[in-house]
Amino acid sequence: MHTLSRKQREIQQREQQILAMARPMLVRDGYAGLSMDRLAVEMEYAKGTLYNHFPNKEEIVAALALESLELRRQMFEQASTLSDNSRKRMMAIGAACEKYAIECQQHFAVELMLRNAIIWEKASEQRQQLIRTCELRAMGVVAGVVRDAVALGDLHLPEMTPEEFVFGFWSLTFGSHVLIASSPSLPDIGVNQPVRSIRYHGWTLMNGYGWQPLMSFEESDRCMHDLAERISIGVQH
Amino acid sequence: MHTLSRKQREIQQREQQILAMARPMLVRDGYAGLSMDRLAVEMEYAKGTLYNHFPNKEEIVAALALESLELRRQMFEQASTLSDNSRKRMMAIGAACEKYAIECQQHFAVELMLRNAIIWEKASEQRQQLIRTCELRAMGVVAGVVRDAVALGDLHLPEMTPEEFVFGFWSLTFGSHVLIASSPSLPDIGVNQPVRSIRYHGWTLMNGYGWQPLMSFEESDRCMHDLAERISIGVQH
DNA sequence: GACACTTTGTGACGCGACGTCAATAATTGA
DNA sequence: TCAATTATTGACGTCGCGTCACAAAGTGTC
Repeated sequence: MHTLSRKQREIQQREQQILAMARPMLVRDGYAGLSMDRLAVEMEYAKGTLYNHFPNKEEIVAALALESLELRRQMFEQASTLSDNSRKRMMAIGAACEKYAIECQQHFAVELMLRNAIIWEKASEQRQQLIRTCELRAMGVVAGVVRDAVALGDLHLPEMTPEEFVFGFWSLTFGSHVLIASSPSLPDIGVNQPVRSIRYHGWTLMNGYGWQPLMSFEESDRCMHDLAERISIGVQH
Repeated sequence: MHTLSRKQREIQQREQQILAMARPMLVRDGYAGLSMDRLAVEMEYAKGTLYNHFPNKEEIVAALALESLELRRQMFEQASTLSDNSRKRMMAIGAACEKYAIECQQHFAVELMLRNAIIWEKASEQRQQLIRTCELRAMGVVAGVVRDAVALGDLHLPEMTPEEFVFGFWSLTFGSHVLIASSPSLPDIGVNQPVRSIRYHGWTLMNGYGWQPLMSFEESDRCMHDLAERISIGVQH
């Protein structure tokens, strides 16, 4: 009984160890560069043992992506509590997106891999469900901020669900950071300050919807900066 | 001399034939599913012959992506000529983005592959240059519309280059279509009409910048629809 | 402590994919 | 016609994924 639980704990821990070992390989060498053989060698276990924990390589990547997604969700949740002002709450989430994409580049990159059909489809149904749930919760946090803003009268939604409203900001920040991360040289095409320009677009978009309280871009920018500093990057358990 | 040129023409043609054969495989089976062995078999040439034309698999993918990018650029150029009204010219480009991402899904998907570091880095310097040039030209078309709008007094740019201004709209449409294409079920998260909602966000963003002439969303939506119909999907030579 | 039984670990193997290269065939020019 | 150049071929080396028959370790009972 005692040894049994020790053995079982050992096995459970190993799952985390595998992921901890795989993450840097995945980040450094990309999806194709993550090799089950090398991973097994570095873990000092046989390949078969890895396959006792994960049915295939994609499942490992999906597990890592879920961890990253969890981190982002955490950051969103924290960000949503940093102000009473509804508009600033939304800005805080924007700041979280920025911080995640820039300071947690690796996590952003790993999360992005899930959007590859091959990886998504080979992941287990169960893991897919966990991921969907996590994404749903992240969306819930942001949509909640929007709902609160509407309830407070700070924002009037046109014929659109709060989620569709959020979708616009999501596309804006997501799209920009994908472009930033994958366009070797935006400056060469004339985009010198991509991050600042996206802040400006976000600010303008909020103005376009008349989200109260209005504020100058300078104030908004300063505010984003302060909010970003107050968002902590959660620790993986 | 006569036979020489015939042989040479045959070889040049073959490059196109390879690409024409590779595209459906790439679209159907994804990057990993495109196999040089199978491609060689289907072409009824030996694998070595393929490698006389393309130094590696990535170069084939990059060549296909360049074709797709060219198509998009063409569509942008045509779109930019469909109206005299500066705001509608920008809307036409938005319509082109929509049409490209939805009706030319395969092209959009192939173009997206270029954003994978592994593919980009293994492509030849020369092909990279062609791609960069094409992207630059596409950006030039859109930035040109913005510059014209400013010159006409329809739009006042804040402290931002036209390219940075475009970058916002680019992020919005690009991001949304990546999300649409790769999120199995946006409706499950409450996003029921993603395309329409992005049109609305785009409209709001333009309003936020005070882009003249202002118009109701209904009119704008109708206009986008009409413009989209007038954009033709270019033919690959 | 011995013994049957279950769980866990192992790595050689099959398969398929990429890219190479020495040998072969075709083409060219004189 | 024939040598020289160019194009084509496909077997081969290497690597990676995932499997599976076998070995080892752990577990519970007498």
